[in-house]
Amino acid sequence: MNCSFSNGPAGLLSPLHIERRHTSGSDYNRYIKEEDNLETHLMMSSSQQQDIDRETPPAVSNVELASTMIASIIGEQRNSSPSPRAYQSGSKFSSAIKDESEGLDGGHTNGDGSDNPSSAHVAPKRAKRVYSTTDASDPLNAEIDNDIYIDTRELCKRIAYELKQHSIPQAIFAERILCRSQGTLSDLLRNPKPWNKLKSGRETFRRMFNWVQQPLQMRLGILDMYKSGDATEMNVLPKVAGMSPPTPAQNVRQSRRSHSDGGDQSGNKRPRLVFTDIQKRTLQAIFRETQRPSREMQQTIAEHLRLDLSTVANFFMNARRRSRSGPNNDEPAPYQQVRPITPPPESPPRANGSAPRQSGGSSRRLHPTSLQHVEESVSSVAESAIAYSRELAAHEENGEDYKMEEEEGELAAIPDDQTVGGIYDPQDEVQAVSI
DNA sequence: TGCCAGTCAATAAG
DNA sequence: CTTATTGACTGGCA
Repeated sequence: MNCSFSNGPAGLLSPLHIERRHTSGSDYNRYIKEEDNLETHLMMSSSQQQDIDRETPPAVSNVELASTMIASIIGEQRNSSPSPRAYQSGSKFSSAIKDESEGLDGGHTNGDGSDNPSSAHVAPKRAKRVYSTTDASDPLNAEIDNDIYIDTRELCKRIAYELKQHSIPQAIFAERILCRSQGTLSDLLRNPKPWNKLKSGRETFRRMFNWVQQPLQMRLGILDMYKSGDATEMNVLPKVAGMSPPTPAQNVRQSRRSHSDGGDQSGNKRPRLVFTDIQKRTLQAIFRETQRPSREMQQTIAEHLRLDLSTVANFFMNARRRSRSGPNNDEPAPYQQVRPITPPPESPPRANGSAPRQSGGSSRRLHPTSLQHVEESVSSVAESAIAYSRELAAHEENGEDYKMEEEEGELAAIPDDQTVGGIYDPQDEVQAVSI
């Protein structure tokens, strides 16, 4: 009853474990690479674009790229003639696959009706995890309402400390205790989100908190307990300890089996799109100027960079979210009760010997201006970048005109003079494209 | 519908 | 092998 996993023979293994079983073959890590070769044959246009600027001369600065990009965008919009190169026919192929992978998502159709050029890598249908319902009786999920405040940074430091002290791999802790992926844990540990800004994400921190509240023996025991899903071991540990099988995330990707292909789930890994250097730098540069480009601009950007509109949209969405997570200083609301993070029994390795743990429920007060400062400096940098960008763009516009290379399968616009300094050699481009 | 929070999970990096 | 990064997916909400 406490075992919320309904994976039959899988027993207590969390879905993560289960999946790992068939995805982690001996050559698991080489899968993608081999597949790339395959793609080379299947998707010429895509592989082309991937190789195009792999060796982009590092001399091209972000700002230059941005200004170039922006200038071109502006220019085109002005002329109201995007004159986009005809989209590769390959997009048919990719969109077909895409549709297949999203088909069952009831009522959620990719907004961009247009068939944009496909992403460099198209994700084939991917096997999704099957999670059961959450375990409401899990003590780890209990308590902690709005009146409680948890210093997530402190909590994460503590967790990180514990993991190190006991040589507990993130993956193990993440999967057995939190039922989250290693990557997620890593991210949370490094960039703990402020408690008061958390929504459903609090559950994960809550579990971390409750775990760390357990006595050492219990903590380690719990970890071990989920190791093999051995019910016997389970019984050894008193339920009262407050641990139960990890609660699956409420919004994990749902399995969509029952669709086409015969269960060779193991073969459906998701090839991840990796932006080329130019794509990335251009996007970042543009982001610095406009965190929220209009739909039109996004479309234009997508065209210029040979990316899907959705990819560009995702980039900005992720960029916004991740750039926002920087100065996350929050403090308990006056009505909130601060839950102290118990300090580790032993003395931390090199932990701030002066930092008095708030083990008494004391909460530190942060200067509300700290955030302001950060923002100021950020905007300051952005300002200069933008200014420079504009200046450069303006200058270029007057001096010489831009020559957009998209027609050749190029990604970003490259000012003619780039070839002068010997920095940019069109030959490289030709080479790359011809592959 | 579009944006966002929470994540997954591929794969880079160490 | 372990941790960090990050493009994309899913569900919730306005």
